[in-house]
Amino acid sequence: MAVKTVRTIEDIARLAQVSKSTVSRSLNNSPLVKQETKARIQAIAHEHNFRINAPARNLSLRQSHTIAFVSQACHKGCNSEDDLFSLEIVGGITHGLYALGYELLVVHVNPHESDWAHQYLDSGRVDGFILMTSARKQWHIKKLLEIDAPFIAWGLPKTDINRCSVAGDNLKGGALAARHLLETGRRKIAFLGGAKDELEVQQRFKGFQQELLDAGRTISSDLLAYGDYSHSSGMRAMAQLLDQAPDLDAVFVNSDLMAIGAIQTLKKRGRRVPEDVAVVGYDDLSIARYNALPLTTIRQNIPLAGRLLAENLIQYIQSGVVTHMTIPVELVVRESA
Amino acid sequence: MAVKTVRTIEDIARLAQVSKSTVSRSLNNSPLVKQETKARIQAIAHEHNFRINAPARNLSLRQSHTIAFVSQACHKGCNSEDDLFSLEIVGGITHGLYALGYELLVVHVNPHESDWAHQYLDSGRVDGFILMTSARKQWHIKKLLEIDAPFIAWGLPKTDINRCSVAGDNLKGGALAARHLLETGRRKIAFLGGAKDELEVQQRFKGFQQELLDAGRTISSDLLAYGDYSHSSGMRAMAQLLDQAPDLDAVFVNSDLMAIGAIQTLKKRGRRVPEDVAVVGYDDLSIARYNALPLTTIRQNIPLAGRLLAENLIQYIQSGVVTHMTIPVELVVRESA
DNA sequence: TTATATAATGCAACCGGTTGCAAAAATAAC
DNA sequence: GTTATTTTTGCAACCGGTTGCATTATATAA
Repeated sequence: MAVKTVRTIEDIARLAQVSKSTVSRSLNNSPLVKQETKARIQAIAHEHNFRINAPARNLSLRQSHTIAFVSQACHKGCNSEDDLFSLEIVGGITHGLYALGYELLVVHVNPHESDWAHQYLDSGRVDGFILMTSARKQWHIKKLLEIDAPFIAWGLPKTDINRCSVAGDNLKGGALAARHLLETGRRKIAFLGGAKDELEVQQRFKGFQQELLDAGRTISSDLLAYGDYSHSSGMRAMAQLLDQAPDLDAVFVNSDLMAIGAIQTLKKRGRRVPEDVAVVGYDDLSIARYNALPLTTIRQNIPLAGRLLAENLIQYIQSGVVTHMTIPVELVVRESA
Repeated sequence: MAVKTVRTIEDIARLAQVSKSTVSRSLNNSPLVKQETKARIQAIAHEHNFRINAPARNLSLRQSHTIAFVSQACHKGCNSEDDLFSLEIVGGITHGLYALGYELLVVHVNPHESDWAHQYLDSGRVDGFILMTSARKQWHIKKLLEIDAPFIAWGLPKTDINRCSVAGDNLKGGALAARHLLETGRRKIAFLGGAKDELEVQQRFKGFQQELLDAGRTISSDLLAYGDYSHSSGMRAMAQLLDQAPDLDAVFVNSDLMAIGAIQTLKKRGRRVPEDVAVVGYDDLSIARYNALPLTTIRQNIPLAGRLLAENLIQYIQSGVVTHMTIPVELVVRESA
């Protein structure tokens, strides 16, 4: 009943017999107001179920307390399958932001436009951006740097870029996959990467290679192929590998989706998985677990990644500190290897 | 260079030698301003790359132009797999909203709290809610109605509720599945539903049943089982069905995830799919397509659903019109049936 | 040409917060 | 008891838009 009467800090000021300023300061826990006044006002606010008006606050503070999650998932015919990873990370990000008093806005951008950053920043709609994988990520990063926009990127961008990033431990991921395949007695292990020019992929390869070298193996180029993280590219690249090295008995694939494609190609070519060919995927998306042949894969701690993306970006916005974080990976053994 | 100088409508007013009001009206395309003045001002704004300040606008208009996407995906240990459907729909929603000048905020709520609606509404952060599937949907809907919050729900809520909804054509979905199984010569067709008390599930059953009755078949209760949309519940319910009716030769499952679980149980029990038992899923999530045994399933047009959710909610907010929409479904034949 | 209706524009208040600075109250020092 | 400090509080301006109403410019009518 008395619900609709208390909507602004002015209402509370009236109730508490103090000024607007004092209420504002109390609610923001300013040291300028007397402890006991503060408590009294906070009690009143709480009692009347008061919620501060976000637009007013944002306007006054000249910040939105909102972060944009930049995804282009929808710009290839609204088909989000290639972006399951991004989708799964949203949960972690939301939580991290929420704990810091921030909100998450979903923004789908056209990969060939660069104007969106200005749009959202200049209008005071968001304070910063979280960039996930994207076809033209490097290009977007360049554009964002040009306009000096606060952002954080998933995956290691060029390290000379002075912005935050969070990435999986790709070196370790590659190594874990290789070690597991070695330990299970595989002799001819192939590498099916994502885009060859991506640092992420190169790191995974490096870790993979190192582990094999340490075990006294070498890697011939016919055991290498690359795709673009999509299901179909996994099928294609696997076919290529089989052509180049019909006797391979294991393959480390850079994404679960490609791994599933690869398995389909393997079956089509008469190989049994894992008996003839072992397959290790990457990411541990839900499709890995629910695949008819549950995937052995390298799990990235996606919720953690999301939280760190949130926290580090906010820290950057508030204090300018640039962090590069690497989150741990682990091997999840299921049935494909 | 001259970029930073023009940030407010006042700056533009100065440039155009008019008042703030005229600029505001021009940018909002008000008929009160002379056509040619309007054009001139819009040109100036465009030239200087002007973006209106969202918080200020929202404060002034007392609306946020933002909609909350309510999901609880993250409140059971940050495991989003059960909510792939929600995730896939986000794209469509974002697009629909964007076209109408609205934004999408991601909100994860604790399913046992009801306070969130007030939080977001009273603070002027959002203008309305989009409710996806949720463990306690009916309860949440009740709470939202109590505080008279604008929202739209996915799936048909009780029809006596005076709020918008968008739902799949569950009747038709059930019928399509049944017809396909009949046409492919199946004799003993089981129904593996989601939560038994959900209208959605009941509708699917109704369509399914009708089709079978039309074909002169009857459905015995040993061909019925229910789960909760999760993978494991699919396995469990399938086991139950096999116990009750070992000679069944087809099953219509209410979600792709459950269908995948069901297939695993079938294989474990020595049934071949689709030779011995045909399986039809529901939703056509990406896991259906990429499953090792690609799923025959009932596809809901998810992007369309998203767009309609957006459009109808905004319409409701702006004009109070309550719509109930049903989006078409189609059968996608792959390999499981 | 003057009176009158109509179209364009500007003024100023308001949306609901935050905050620098001055005033008032409480405390400490003399 | 008075003055100097230190705490608390309040005033009023500002954030950047929107909009009712008054005002001015233009068009139409007399």
